[in-house]
Parts: sequence; C-alpha cells; structure tokens
Amino acid sequence: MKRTSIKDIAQAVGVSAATVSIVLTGKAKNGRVSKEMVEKIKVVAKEMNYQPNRLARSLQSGQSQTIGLLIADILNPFFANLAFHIQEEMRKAGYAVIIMNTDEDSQQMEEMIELMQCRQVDGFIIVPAESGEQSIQQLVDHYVPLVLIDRYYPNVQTSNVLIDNFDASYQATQYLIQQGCRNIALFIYDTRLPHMEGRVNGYMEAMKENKLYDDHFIKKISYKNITEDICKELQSVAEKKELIDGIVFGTNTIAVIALKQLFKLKVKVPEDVRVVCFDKSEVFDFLPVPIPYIQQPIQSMARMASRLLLEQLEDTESRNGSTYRLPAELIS
Amino acid sequence: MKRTSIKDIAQAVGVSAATVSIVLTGKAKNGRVSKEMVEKIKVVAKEMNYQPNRLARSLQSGQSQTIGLLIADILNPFFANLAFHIQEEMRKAGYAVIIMNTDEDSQQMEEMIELMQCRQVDGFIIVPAESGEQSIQQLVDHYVPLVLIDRYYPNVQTSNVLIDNFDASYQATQYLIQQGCRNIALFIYDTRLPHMEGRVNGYMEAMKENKLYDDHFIKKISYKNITEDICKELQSVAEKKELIDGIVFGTNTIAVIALKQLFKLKVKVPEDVRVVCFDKSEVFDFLPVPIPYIQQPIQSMARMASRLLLEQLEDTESRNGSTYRLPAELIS
DNA sequence: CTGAAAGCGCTTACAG
DNA sequence: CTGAAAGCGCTTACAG
Repeated sequence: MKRTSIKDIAQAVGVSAATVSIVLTGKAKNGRVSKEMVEKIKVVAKEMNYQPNRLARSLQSGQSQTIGLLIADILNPFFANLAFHIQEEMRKAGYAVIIMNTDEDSQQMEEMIELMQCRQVDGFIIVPAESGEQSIQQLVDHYVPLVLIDRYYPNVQTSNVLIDNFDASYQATQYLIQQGCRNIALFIYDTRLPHMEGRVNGYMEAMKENKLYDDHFIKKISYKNITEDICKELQSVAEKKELIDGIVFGTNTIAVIALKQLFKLKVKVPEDVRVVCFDKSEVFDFLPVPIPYIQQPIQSMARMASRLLLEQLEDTESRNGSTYRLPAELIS
Repeated sequence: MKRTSIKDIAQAVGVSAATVSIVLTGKAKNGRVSKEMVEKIKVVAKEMNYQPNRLARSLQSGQSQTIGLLIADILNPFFANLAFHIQEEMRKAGYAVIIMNTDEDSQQMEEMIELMQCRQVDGFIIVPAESGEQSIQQLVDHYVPLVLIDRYYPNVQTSNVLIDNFDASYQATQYLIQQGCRNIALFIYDTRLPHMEGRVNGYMEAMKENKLYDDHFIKKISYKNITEDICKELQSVAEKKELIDGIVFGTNTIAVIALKQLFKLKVKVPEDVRVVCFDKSEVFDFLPVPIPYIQQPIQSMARMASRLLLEQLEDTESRNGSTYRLPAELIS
C-alpha cells in the first residue's frame, strides 16, 4: 500500500538517504559515489518499484513543475484545441498542466489564480477575461512567470501571444469588398478587450478606405445573450429591413450560430449574403459552397506561448514583456 | 517575492507556528486558543496576504486534493465536454484536476498514470484505452481510488460509469426498422473494448429479432484510418454496389465524418439512406431534416463518476467495484 | 490556553 | 567515497 520512499531504499541497501538521493537524481558524477554502489542502488530502486514523490521534491526545490492554464471558454473548440496543444508542449518539457475554465468571468479568474498559487504552480498561461487587469497586474508585480494568449491588457506589461487581429479583420473585409459587397456588417462581441477592438479597427479601416463605412454596420453581440442577439440582427437582414450583402463574423462561436440561423431563415450564402468567419468549423463542410475564413495558427500560438513561458521559467531574468503577433491567413 | 509562510505570521504575532496552523485550519474549537489570539492571528494572516502552501500540507497529510483525468481523445467534443463537467464537479469538492490525453494508446496511458502518481494524485477518472488492462489492474491492486468512464474492462474489477450501450444501439436499430429500413449497416470501431461490443450486440439483437441480420452489414472502422475507412464504405453505398437503406453510426466522430462524406457524394438523408448517430453534433443543424441521435447524458456521467470517486476518496472502505449504466435516449 | 518536537519525503551543503 | 544534519512549509500528537 504505502509507496516506497528513499529511506526504504537506503535501509535496504545499507546507506544513507542522501546517497540514494544523489544517485537517483543523477548527481553521482565524478566519482562522488562508487560505481558498484550506484549500480546497487539503482537495482534496488527498480526492484522496490520506487517512484519519487514529486510533492516532496517540489517543497524542497520550490518548483512544482506544474503550470496553470486558464481558459476563457473550454467548450469553444478554438480554446479546447489551444489547451490541448499547450498541454502537449508543456508535457514534453516535463511540466504538468492544471486547466481551469473562467467562463469569461474575471471574478472566477481571480479565484482560480489564487487556487493555483496555493498549489504552487510555477507559472501561468492565461486567456484573460474582461476587466481582470488587477489580478494579472498582481502576478506581474510578483514576477510570476506568465504569458497571456489570444488577448491582452494594453495597460499591463505582460508577454503576449496574439494574432494580428487588425490585419486579419482588414483582410476579411477587403475580401468581401473585392467580391463586390458594399454593405458589409461586422458581428462582434461587445467587449473592451483589445483583441476584439483590433478586429473592429481592421474592419473599419478597410471600410473607410473604400468609403463604405457606416457605424450602424457594426453589430455588437453580448456574450451572455449570444444566440438572441445574433438572431435579432439576422432577422432584420433576412427581412431586408437593412440592406446587407456581406458579413464578417468576429469569432468562431458567432459564426456557427449565425450560419445556423441563416440556414434556418433560408438566407443563401453567398447568393444573398457573403460571409467571412474566424476559424474553421466542421459545419462548413455541410454548406454547398466553401466558406472563407481567417485561419488562426492554433498550434503555433500554443507552441509560442509554451516557449515564452519556459524561457521565463528557466531564466528568472527574462521578464521581457514582449508581444508576439502571429499572422492569420484568409483561406478562401 | 517570497510568499509569507506560517512561520512569518507566528513571528509577527509572537506565538508558535503550531498555534497559527491550528487557528488557520479552523481547529481552534472549544477554547483551545483564546478568542483574542484567534482574532489577532486571522488579522495578521490577512494583512500579510497569507496563502497556505498546499504542497506542504499535502506532503504532511498524504492527500494532494488533486485527481488525474485520463481522456482517450480530448479533441472529440464528447470527451472534451466530459472533461469540462468532471472538472467542475471536482472543483466544487475542493479538488484540482490534471487532465491528460492518451490518444487511445495504452502505452501512453501507462506512462501518464505513472507520471500522475509521482505527483501524488489522490485518485483517477479514466477513459481507458484498448489493451490497457494491466495498468488499471495495478491501480486496483494498490487500492488506488479509481473510476472508469465510458468504457471498462470486463476482467478488471473497477467502478464504472457507462451508458447502456446495448440498449442504445438496440433502440437506434429498431427505430430504423420502424421507419421501414431493411438493409441496415452499423459503422463501428474495430475494437475489443466492450462498450463498442455492446453497441454491436444491441444492433445484432434488433436485426436478428426482425430476421434482417447479415454480418456483412457490420462495417469495422479503424481509429487510425477513420476517414479512409468510412469513405470506402460509403463509396460502395453510393454506387449501390450494396443495397443499404439505413445506417447506425456507432460514434460521434464516425457520424460527423460520414455525414460529411454522404453530403459530398450527394447521397440524400433520409431519402436515399436513413441514419441514426451517437451524440448530437452542431453539424446536424445544417442538414435539411433533423437527424435522430442517441443522446448520452454527459453531465450525469460526469457527476456520477465524480461522486463515485469522491466516495472512494473520502471513505477508504468503499471499494465497491459497482457499475452504473445510465440510460441513453433516442432523440428523433 | 500555548509551545516544542517530530515528521511527511525529498535535496543540498558540509564534514569527514 | 559516504553520512549526518538541516531545511522546504505544514500538521499532529504530546507536554505543560
């Protein structure tokens, strides 16, 4: 029942616990311990099926080899994928990942950060929720290794991994314009988070350049009432109350709900209205035409965030606070 | 930088660390510590922003308040959902969850179990991979709190949370028969895992009862070559080499890939072929008719598994080894 | 009512 | 080449 400890081995071999520890952690270089002893200890350790207690090691070393990952919405495939890849990257580097879901709630985010700190996580990768500046600023103030991903707070100096939201959205809008659309709406979350603002600005820039901009084209969707808000907006599109011939959907989730609704309302894509989405979705394969979309490089984002965190973890000097903007590509 | 420890508080207040510990863990009942002292310690702890080091507590208590969750395929929404709900349930009970993805590989499953044991997880919830009996048997032999979910090994005595696969599949097949189908295929993973066998048997039973059974109707799909295998089978359906008027798709993933392929091949559902799927998918909303499906009660499964694990965690006597089969409902 | 001591399992100087 | 000791931060008997 009880797991064998370093003491048990020490006793069995007839040496001190310290010697066992030195051997088993591979610190027995340059003849610190005789070859025969090293062999013997290793053999006995295997025989007794020794597995080190990482907790004890962590307490001693101050490193838990565990990081916390806070995701805003784990049921969104984009984030689920991100979590999956981060987990893989960190596992390769010897870290375990504790994932929690903040559900876009800064209050929960704060609680979860505290929870994870009690568990002595060595660092964080966080998809921050709106209005959570304070908790993140605290981490920064305490030099906690930290990378924000997908979003960031402009007033908090952190390392960030983002896509170029402005450019992505600009591309998406330009594409619709090139396809002949003139009345192009943007469906976007009603949030102050700057990654969404980047998407708004990219859209606006493209519209303005082409003298097509009008602010009533920007449809703010609330995260809480997402389905209702989208349906309401699309209803008026379907009823031609408002002339819309193109839509940029600002997120994955918005796009899928909207496409579903358009399908129900028998609004034809792209005949009646052209669209561009963020992120690929499985549902695209069930539409008669390919749906153009902005491809976020999920795996690169995960890899980059992991790399940045590992750098901070390994080199306590490297509090760079640099922002990486990965390009997102329009697939059409 | 350094976090404040119980010692720091003890020093600040002028008492021993033991007293602080007793107060902060709420063990200061029945006048063990004077009221004033309790107050003072609490105030100072708050002032110094004390957060207990759970690692140290865990080392002492032997309980990490962390469980390991091993999922077979985290990118499958069914499992992602399951993971999400388990996380929530366990969090409510004060446990953190470390999730890892075995990718249906028993070798990886074994490694990950070991990894998690080094981290002193208190128990496991596992979606076991094929041919992983040994590692699970070892956990059982060592009385490690453990619940298997979605699948189980008939020869290993564990607590299991399953759906009634036989009945689900029986219902699905009966439904197609009632709809007038006579040549009904089953698309199912080629695996010895008994939850899949349950689905095969339920199908067979329904077919045999109606004298429709023929073993060439059972289409084995390999997990590795899932897309190719499905396409091949559907190709022959489309070309009417084989007369098939109904298909039961044995899993979520198979269903979505197959529906996509049917759509491409312009095979009409349900005119050319009727189908029943396992689990709802977002893509159903893009088909002109509702798709009947077996609804697995994901949240109940998560809740039940968490409950069973918590029982084992709290009461070391309760190694019941009971199997819970939750009903799955046909939604049509 | 409170404190000193031992211990959870490990690692890291230090002494011999 | 090897061992004794101290300590990571906490908790739990035990003594007073």
